[in-house]
Amino acid sequence: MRYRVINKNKEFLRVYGKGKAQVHPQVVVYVLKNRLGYTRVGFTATKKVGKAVKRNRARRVMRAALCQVMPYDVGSWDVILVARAQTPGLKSTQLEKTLRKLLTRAGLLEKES
RNA sequence: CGAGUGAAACAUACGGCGGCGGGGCGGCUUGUCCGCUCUGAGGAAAGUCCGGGCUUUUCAGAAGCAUGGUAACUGCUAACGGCAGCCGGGGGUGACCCCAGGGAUAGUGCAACAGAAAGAAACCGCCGCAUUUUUGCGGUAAGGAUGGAAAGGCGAGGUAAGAGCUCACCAGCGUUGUGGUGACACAGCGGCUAUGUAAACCCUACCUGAAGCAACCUCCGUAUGGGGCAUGGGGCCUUUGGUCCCGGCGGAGCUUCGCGCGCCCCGGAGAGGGCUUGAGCUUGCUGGCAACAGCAAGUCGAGAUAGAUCGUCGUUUAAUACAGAACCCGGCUUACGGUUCAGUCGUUUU
RNA sequence: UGGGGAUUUGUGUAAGGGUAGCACACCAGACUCUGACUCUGUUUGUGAGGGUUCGAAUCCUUCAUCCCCAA
Repeated sequence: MRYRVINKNKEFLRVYGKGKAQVHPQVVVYVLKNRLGYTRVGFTATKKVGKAVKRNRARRVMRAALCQVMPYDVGSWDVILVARAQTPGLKSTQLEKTLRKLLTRAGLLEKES
């Protein structure tokens, strides 16, 4: 089992335009409901983050952190994580805390102790 | 010990747990699945500065012109602006390193300011003659001043004063001889020599069609998409023709039913190929100063498509720099970590 | 990923290898009781390194940054 992936530019633009954003210096999370019945995930790192090595690392860190925080299917949602300049320098354990906070605020995760 | 030079190999180790891309095998609940197993980034993958393969194109393959590029010589290479050796020049105490290094008597241009003068020169000065005694004519590149550069350098002879005018040595040019495949070096002789710039135009020799895998090829044919052509049916009239209407084809003329859409162009949601066995890599031998070539044996080492190598714990003195394949090779350039080896210089000790 | 272009003062732009200009802005002064307008003056620059040249914004080369084009 793994994440279903958003891979079309149209889909990204739809989520950016209509979805809700949760902003943090370490990462930005866009969330939007879909009608597919399952969860889709996208990871983005622009050229502002750095060159190829830094962008790849940013995507890896975001993917590893999301695996620890969110189960593979939480309902009909599209989720996009956008890396910021700090992201490639982080450990995934640091990013887990902020992701848990942001996803709870967005309503995808229930509050837990 | 310190400073510096050249070369080589390696470049996030090892183990546990979890996770990712690709191939193969197996399972059944046939799919966005599960299990096992093999494999999975670089020395620069980077910059895109050159050269090739490959593909398309209006065949450019032979010759010429234009444009752009290269530039000592000999070799190596598929080719190159690359590499090796060698020549010449330059830098460093040295190990060693650097050089777009053809032609300025083929021609044109430029050399600001300064300076008399920037090309075949007379401002001052020096000398001779004349003279109204402070000017005119002539000779002269030794001296002055300017400049990045001042008409081969320096010494002696010579002279009215001077001058390659003459001579020795040195530099440059031409020519002859010797050595070398050659660039060139050495020696002799000759006349006595017109600055720099060609990374200014240019001349000479050689090379060069253009674009790039988002190239290109194939499938599918969606909103029964848009346009054109062909052809058919019906009505009317001035009937070998004109005009209007209808339209995928067929049953049978509308409705309706069945089949599944005449040809060409545009549009293009999407899928696949191109895609990795190649001037390949490793080891040994032979030839060559070397670059490199040849032979033999062994070997297969990514192929993604929102784009795969990570997270965490432990061990060792410590796990770290620059940095991520995207069609593929050969170079160059730039970025960068510690390690090893071989030379050099300085200081100290023996 | 591939291809192309640009970089001159705070901003916009000129400049045949020979002192880097122009306009606006900023600052100072004058005019005014004060401000604006106007006038006068000053300051502020060739993206970085290396090379060719007597001398580079300009010529050559290696980098850096920014922009554009091609699904």
